[in-house]
Amino acid sequence: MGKAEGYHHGNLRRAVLDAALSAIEESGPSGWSLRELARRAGVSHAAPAHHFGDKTGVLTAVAAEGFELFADCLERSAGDPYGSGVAYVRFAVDHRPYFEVMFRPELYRADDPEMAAARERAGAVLATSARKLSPGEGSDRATTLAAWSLAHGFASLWLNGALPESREGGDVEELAREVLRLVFARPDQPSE
Amino acid sequence: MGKAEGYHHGNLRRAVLDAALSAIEESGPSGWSLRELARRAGVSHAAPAHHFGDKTGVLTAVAAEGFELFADCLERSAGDPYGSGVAYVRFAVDHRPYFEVMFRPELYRADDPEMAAARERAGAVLATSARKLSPGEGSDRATTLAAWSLAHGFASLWLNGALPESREGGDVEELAREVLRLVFARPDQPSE
DNA sequence: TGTACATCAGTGAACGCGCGTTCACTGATGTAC
DNA sequence: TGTACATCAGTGAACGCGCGTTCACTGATGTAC
Repeated sequence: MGKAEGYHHGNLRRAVLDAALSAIEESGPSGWSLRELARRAGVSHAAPAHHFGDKTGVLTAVAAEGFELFADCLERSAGDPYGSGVAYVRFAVDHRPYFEVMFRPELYRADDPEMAAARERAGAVLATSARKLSPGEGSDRATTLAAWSLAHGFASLWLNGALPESREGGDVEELAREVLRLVFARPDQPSE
Repeated sequence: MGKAEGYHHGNLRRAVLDAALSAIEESGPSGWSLRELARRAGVSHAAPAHHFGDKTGVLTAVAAEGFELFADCLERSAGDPYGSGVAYVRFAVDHRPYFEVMFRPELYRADDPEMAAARERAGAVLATSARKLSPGEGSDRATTLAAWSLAHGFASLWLNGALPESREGGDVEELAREVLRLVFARPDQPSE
C-alpha cells in the first residue's frame, strides 16, 4: 500500500501479514507472539517489531486490509436481494482471520487513518445494502442495525462452532439465505 | 457445586473464579495467566493450577456457571413478547465475562458433563422462547436460528464497541427492543 | 561508466521478566480408638 | 473428652523456557560527483 513493495530482503511486510493471518486462523487474534510471526515468515525475530512496532500495529494492518476486502465482497454481491447478507456471512467464513479482528476495535488502533478510511468505505457499502432490504418500514438506522446484527450473529455463531450445523459440515450459504429470507421477506415481495 | 464449599484456607474455588471473571472483564478470555489469577485471589501462585489444572479448566467452570445464570435470566423474562431477546442482550451486557466465554467452545472443554448439562438447559429455554416469536411461519429451526443470530449479533457488536450507540452511552435495552420489534412484528400482532 | 558515501531494512547476541510446572513441605481437618 | 494419625488443600522455592526489547552491526540500494 503506502510503502514500496520490494525491500532489502524480499517483501517483509507482506510476509509478516501472511504469517499473522495464518497464526490468527490457528490460535485467534491474540494467541501468538511477534517472535512466532518471525519464525513463520522466516525472518529474524526482531523484524516484525521493526516494521509494525508491536502486535497492535500488526492487527491494525490486518483490520485495514480486511475492511478493503470486505467492501469489495459486499459490492460484488449487489444484485441478489439477500446477497449482501449472504456475502457478509461468506466473507466471515472465507476470510475468518480478518473477520475475527475487524469488529473488535479494542484489538487495534481505531484511530489509524488508513484503517479508518477502509472501515468507513465498508460501512457505507453495508448501509446501502441494508437499506434495500426493507424500504418502507422502520427507520433506516434500525433496519441497518437489524440486518447487520442478524448477519453478524449468524456468522459469529457459525465460526465459533456454536451451531450444530457448522460442526456437522452443513452448507453455510444455504442456511444463511434461509434465515435472511425468513426475517426480511415482506408480503409485497416475492417470497421465493 | 460438586465439591464442598469451605476448604482449608477459605473458599479457593470461588476466589479463583471471581478473579478469572474480573480478569476476563479487563483483558478478555485469554489475556491473563494462572499466576495473575493467584495474585488477584491473594493465594499462592500454584493454587489455581492445583484446583483447576489449567486455564481451560478455569474457563470450563466459567462457562458452566454462565449457562446456569443465562438460563435463569431467560426464564425470568418469559412474559414480555420480545423479553427473551432483550434478556439475551441484557445478559451479555450485565455478565460480559461469562458471555465472552460461553459461545466459544474452543476455549473450554466442551465435553465437561457439568458444563454440557448447563448448556443443554439454556439451549432448551432459548428454543422455547424463540418458538413464541413467530408461531406460524418458517421452520422452528430457522426461526430459532434467526432470533438467536439477531440477539447474539446485536450483543456482540454492542460489546465489541462496533456500534456508535454503545460508544456514546446509549440505552442498550431500548435499542435492542426496537430492533427486535422491527424484525419480529407481524401483521396479526399489535405493533406497539 | 566508476567510485565513494549515506541511508536504512533487517540481523543476531544479550538482557531481564513472567510464565507453567515440579516437588518437598506445612498445617488444618476429620477419623480411630 | 483426649491423643495419635492419615488426608490433602494449599505453599513456596527452584527450574527451564519463550517473550519483548535493546543495540551495535551488516550489507544492499540509491545518490553525488
